[in-house]
Amino acid sequence: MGKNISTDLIRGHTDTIVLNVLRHGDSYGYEIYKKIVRLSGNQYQLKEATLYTAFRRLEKEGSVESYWGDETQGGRRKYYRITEAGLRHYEQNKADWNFAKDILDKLIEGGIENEE
Amino acid sequence: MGKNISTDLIRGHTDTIVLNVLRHGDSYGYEIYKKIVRLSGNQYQLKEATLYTAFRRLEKEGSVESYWGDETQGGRRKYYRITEAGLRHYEQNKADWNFAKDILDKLIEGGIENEE
DNA sequence: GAATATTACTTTGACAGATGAAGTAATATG
DNA sequence: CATATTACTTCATCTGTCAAAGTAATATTC
Repeated sequence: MGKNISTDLIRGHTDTIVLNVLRHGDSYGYEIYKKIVRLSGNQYQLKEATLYTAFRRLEKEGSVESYWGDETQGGRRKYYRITEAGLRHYEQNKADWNFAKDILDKLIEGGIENEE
Repeated sequence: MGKNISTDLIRGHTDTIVLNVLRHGDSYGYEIYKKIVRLSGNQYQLKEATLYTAFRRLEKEGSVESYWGDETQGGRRKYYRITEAGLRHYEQNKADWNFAKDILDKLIEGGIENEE
């Protein structure tokens, strides 16, 4: 499993990560969970409760819509679909991440030059 | 000021950011605060309460030590010095950040290939 | 010299996201 | 029949951030 990522380094990215999965097509909780584990190369294990918290949040803000699958056999599945608004949020969050990444690089590794 | 970084994108990095400043020499709260604002190119404004919370945390875990400056005039200043343990923590946190950054890039921008 | 701004440090309470834990329920496997 | 796996949900707790308020000194401006 390798080392795991600390909670705080992931915090705030869950919604974006879920939206990124849904960009590629409708999916349901358990499948999304597994896709994310796989996407991370098994380095990050999203917790179930975290995922469902994210669904609530995303649905409330209108980024995703849900509908029950019509499985005749097997457990019922609640599918999620990304909305137009969700796509816009995703793009915005991605841009924010790239922006923040640069600043964090400066803050974490950058030296301090005295400018006076 | 440009756009500002969301709290959650910074969360968990404050300690590392403070340690990075102290790597370059002892300093005190207000000065550290200003150095961080400058380091970010004025893109990120660390909040005072957040900084002092970080000091408590860092001192408790032995990453920094503090001592009062001997200013004869001007307000009293509490200086912070990074310890050996603090340096090790810094290096570890920096490595964690670079590790997490790669994974987050995959999770946020990566596509999903079906491997079956 | 009075008012205001700036430097400097501290505490308290509230908030939000992540998560452990527990629960429900169906199907699949051995 | 017992166990594992799939699948979804809720609740309580923890932690880092931060707004707000407070204390107190010096510097600046009117």
